[in-house]
Amino acid sequence: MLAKPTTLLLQKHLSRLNSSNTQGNRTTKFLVHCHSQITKHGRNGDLKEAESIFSRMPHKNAISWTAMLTAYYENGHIAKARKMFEKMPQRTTASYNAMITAYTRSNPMMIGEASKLFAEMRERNSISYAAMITGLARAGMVDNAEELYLETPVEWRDPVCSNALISGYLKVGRLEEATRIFEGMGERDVISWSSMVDGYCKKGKIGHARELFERMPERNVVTWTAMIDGHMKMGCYEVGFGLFLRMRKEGFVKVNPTTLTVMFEACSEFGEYKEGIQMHGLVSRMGFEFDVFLGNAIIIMYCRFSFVVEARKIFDMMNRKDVVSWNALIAGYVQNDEVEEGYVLFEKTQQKDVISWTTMITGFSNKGKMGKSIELFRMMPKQDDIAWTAVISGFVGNGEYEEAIYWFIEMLRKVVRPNPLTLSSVLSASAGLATLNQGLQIHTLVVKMGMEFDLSIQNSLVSMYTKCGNVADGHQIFTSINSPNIVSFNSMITGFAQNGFGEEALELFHKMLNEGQKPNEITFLGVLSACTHVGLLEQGWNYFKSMKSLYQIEPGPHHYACIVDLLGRAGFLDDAIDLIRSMPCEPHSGVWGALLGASRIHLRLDVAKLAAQQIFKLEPDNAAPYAVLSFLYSSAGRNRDSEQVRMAQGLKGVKKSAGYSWIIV
DNA sequence: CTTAGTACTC
Repeated sequence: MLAKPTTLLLQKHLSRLNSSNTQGNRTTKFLVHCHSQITKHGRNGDLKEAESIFSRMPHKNAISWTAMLTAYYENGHIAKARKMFEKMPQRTTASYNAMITAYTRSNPMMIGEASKLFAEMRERNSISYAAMITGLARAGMVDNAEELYLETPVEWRDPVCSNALISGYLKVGRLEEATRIFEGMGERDVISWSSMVDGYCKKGKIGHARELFERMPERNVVTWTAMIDGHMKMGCYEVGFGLFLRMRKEGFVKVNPTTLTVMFEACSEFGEYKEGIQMHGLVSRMGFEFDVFLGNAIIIMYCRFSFVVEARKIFDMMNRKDVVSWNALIAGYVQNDEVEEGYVLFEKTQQKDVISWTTMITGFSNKGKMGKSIELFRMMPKQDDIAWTAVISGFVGNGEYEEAIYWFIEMLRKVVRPNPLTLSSVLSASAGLATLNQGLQIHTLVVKMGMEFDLSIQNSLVSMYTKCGNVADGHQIFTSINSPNIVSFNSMITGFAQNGFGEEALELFHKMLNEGQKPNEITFLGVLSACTHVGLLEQGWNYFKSMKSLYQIEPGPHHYACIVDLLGRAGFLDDAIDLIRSMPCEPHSGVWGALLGASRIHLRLDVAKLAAQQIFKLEPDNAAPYAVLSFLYSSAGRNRDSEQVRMAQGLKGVKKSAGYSWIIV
């Protein structure tokens, strides 16, 4: 705006007055200088300097004290801020306002203290009301916030407060109330609109969000980012990525670190490594400094695609790291089979939380080092349900079911409340032990705790009952599941197959396919063993072939073991040997064990020798080859050879009971 | 010169 000539005259006049200065005016200038210096140093985080100026001031007024108070709370020193407020010689409306803000910003729970101050104020201005209303809204006391808003003298009502109310209502999930405020607003700014767009996204109402988004007069980077994130979180990856491109092309909006954080998160979730790399290139070109959120998102992305070295580079480049950064990289090492490397970081960092500890506990458990897991568990400052569960499922994962149950009982004795994952783990332990009695007790506990409709628990119950031989109860649980997932189907199919209900297993498999559920490698393990039980050679062979051709699943050694078992039992031993020879993966002892079993049924000494030879190599302590060989020799009337095999076994000290690891489940 | 101000992220 152009200054009017009269205004210019007035300014000249005033500056002449100022230059013919007095002592008092110099003092004022010095005070003003000190106040802005205190504020400046406070904002830079240099409290020492701010304090030094404050203490050296010969004359202080209310503004000096308020400036220092603000410097303290902005740097997280609420107690010192309070001391300032209590010690200051006189309090002004501004100092009250500052202290109210200090309370509400340092901790929403201190809203009570803020209210007390607000109540004792003799005079309030618009800032007092705005501070109090936003404080209440942030603390989740939105109704009180709105009440105060309505009490605010009309000439003070600040449109910013409406936005604070909207965000307050959205924070506690009251979308209707937020909409009511939004609709009632005379003038809405981009923040009002963006808040509503985000609110709809968070409620999963993407359509509504989109409607508002297209309708709003002006969008900025925050609006676009909220929309993109909303779509990503709902799994609409394509649309989200499209919005990102659209934002840059037609939105004329520059991305910010938050946008990129959202994009990296989406890459980890749905994308491919390629896209993550592209995003990383974008970040480098834009020359962003890694803020903590962005850096963490990139670390997580690289770890997700097993590029831990790249993740480490980002980590080392970050100026500021938080506990999420450390945990992300530790988890990256642990999940990519470098537990020791993760442990080095774990020992190095001062920033540890329950997640860091449980990540390490799980990491060592996965390596079979339960001793180390327990050691860490005992060392952690406070063992919560998640930590207990990590230990328990660690034992389950290592097949130490009794230990798992023992630790579960310990957990109950320490009065730590189990979560659904805990119960699911101990049910797996009961399934592993095939101890129905124990499983029943845990089932009772599940019901008592009201967790019987948790899907992972229901799945574990199906496994537990069927592994204990109680197919009927397992099936009953299965039919009670509202929307069974792949694990539910696998548990039931395997349960049927293991108990000799091959036809039921296959029937369920087809039902699963009809429902559009994609099978995985575990499904086929159940299906193939079902075929073995019923002796469906051709069908089993077709399923086996369909794994790769229809479902892009590469059969593993366990699948080969099943199909060798199937072929072998039907008498096609030579075909089975050909198949083993053609395997793309290394046949493990289970595959040879299946062949060995078949050679016993069909009295094929030659095949048994071949299989035994391989098993000797892979599992020298396995007694099964000795038993089968000696049986076949004696069946062929070669009692001397039979005796020799048994003697060889005795010399090597192999125990007879050692050998059922090759029995295919 | 001091005090209020809202939306997106790990």
